[in-house]
Amino acid sequence: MKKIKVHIADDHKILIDGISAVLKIQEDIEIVGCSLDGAQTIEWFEENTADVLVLDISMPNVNGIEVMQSFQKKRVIPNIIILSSYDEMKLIREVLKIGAKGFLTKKCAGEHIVEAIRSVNSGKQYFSESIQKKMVDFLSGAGEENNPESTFFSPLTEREKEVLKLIGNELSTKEIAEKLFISVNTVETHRKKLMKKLGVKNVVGLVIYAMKNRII
Amino acid sequence: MKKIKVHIADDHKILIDGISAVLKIQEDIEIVGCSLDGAQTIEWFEENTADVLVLDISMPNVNGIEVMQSFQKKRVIPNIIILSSYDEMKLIREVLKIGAKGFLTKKCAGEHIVEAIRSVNSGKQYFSESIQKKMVDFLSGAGEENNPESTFFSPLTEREKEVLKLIGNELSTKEIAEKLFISVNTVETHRKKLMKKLGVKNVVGLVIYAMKNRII
DNA sequence: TTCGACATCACCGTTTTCAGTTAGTCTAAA
DNA sequence: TTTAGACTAACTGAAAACGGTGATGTCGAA
Repeated sequence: MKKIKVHIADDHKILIDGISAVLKIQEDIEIVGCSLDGAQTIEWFEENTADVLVLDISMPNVNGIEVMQSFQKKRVIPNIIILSSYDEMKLIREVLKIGAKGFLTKKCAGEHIVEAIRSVNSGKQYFSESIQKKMVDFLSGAGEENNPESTFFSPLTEREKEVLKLIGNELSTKEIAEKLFISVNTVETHRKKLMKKLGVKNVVGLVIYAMKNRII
Repeated sequence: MKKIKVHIADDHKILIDGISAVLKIQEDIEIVGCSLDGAQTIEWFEENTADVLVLDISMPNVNGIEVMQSFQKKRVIPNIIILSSYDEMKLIREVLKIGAKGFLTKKCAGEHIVEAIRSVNSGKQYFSESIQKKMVDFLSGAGEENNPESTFFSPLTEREKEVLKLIGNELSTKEIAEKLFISVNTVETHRKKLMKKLGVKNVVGLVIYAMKNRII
C-alpha cells in the first residue's frame, strides 16, 4: 500500500516529535521529513517531495506564509495544512488565498491532524470546527473582524524589519536613529511606512505583529 | 510496578496529545490527567494527585506561575517541570524560586521530556542543555541578561490587567478612559504603575509582557 | 482601629509619537 | 533607458506618552 508522505514544519521540536508519535501509529501515513524553520522547509522541498506539508506560520527567519509564497513559483507543490497558534480571520483568508488546503489551530486534538492529512491527500479540504465557525460567522457578517485593510502578514523590507526589531527592544526613535547611523526623520518614515503596511494605528500594533511573526 | 503519574497542562491540545503519544510508549509512565489552562490545573489538583506536573507558563486566564503560586500553600505538591516557549533568564529564576524541579523549552526533543519526568520523580532536577548553558552564562557573567529589576511575571491587579488588555487593543489613553468611564489621568496612572511594576520603559514593553502572559 | 493596597483624580512640564507631504539618491528590473 | 521600489531626509503641527508628585476615599486585614 502506498503511504501518505508527510513533512512537518514547526520550530517547536517537541511538537514535531509529539505529532510524529501520533502519526506513526497510523498505517497509511509516513513521515518523510521535518524542519524547524521556514528556510529549512524551503531547502528540503528543493531536493525532496511530500504529499502533505503540515506547516506552522510563526517561525523564525522565514515564516510559514513566506514558505507558501516561495512554493507558488514551483510546479509541484504539496497539499498544505496550516497548523497555527493564531486563528484570526485575516490569517485564514491570507493562507487560503495562497493555496492552503487545510487549517487547524494548535488547540485542536491530535486525531484531527490525522483526519486533515487524509482529507487533503484525497483532494478534499479540511478545517477544524472552530475555524469553520469563524468562516461562517465572517461570511454571515456576525463576526467582529471585518477589517479588510489590515493584513496578518505583509512583506517587509530588510530595513523595515531591522527598525521593527529595534522598536521591539523598547528603543525610542532617537535611539534607533543613533544605532543605525541615520536621521531621526528617516526612522520616523520607516515607522510610518510600517504602520501603513500593517494597517495598525500605533506602535502597539507593530509590536503585536512583530511577536506573531517572530521578528521580536 | 508502580508507574510515574503525570499530569500535563498546556493550552495547546495538540501538544498534549503529542506528548501523551510519546509517553504512552514508556512502560514506567502513566498519564493521569491533563488540563488546558491554569484554572483547570488548580482545580484538578484539588481532587487528585500526580507525581509529576508538566506545566506550560503561557496559558490564558491563569498562567503557569500563578498555578505554582497556588501550590505553595498546599502540603503535597507535585514535582514540576516547566515546558515553556520562552527561556529568558528572568523566567528561569522566577520558576526556580517558587519550586520548579525542571525546565525544558519547547524546542527540545520529545525524548527529553521522558528523561525529565524520570529525573524529577527520583528527586533529581532536570534542565535541558540550552537552559543549562543559559544558567552557566548567567552565573559567569557572560550573559547579557543581567537586569535584576525586570521581572517576567508580576502580579497585576484586575484593573491593571483590564487597562493592559485595552492598550493591547491599540486604544489610546483617551479611548480607554472613555471605555472605562474614568478620567484620562487615572488611566495614565495605571499605565505608569504598569510600567514601573513590570520594569519596562514604554508601551512596547507592556505589550510584550501582555502577549507572553496571554493578557492579549 | 490603624495600616496598607487599590483605585481614583489632578497638575506640571518635557519628550515622543503620529499624520501629511515632499523630495533627493540609488539600484535593479522591464 | 525609463520606471519602480527602497532608503534616505526634512518640515510642520497636533496629539499622545512619559515622569514626577501629591491627594482623596474605600476596603479588608492585622
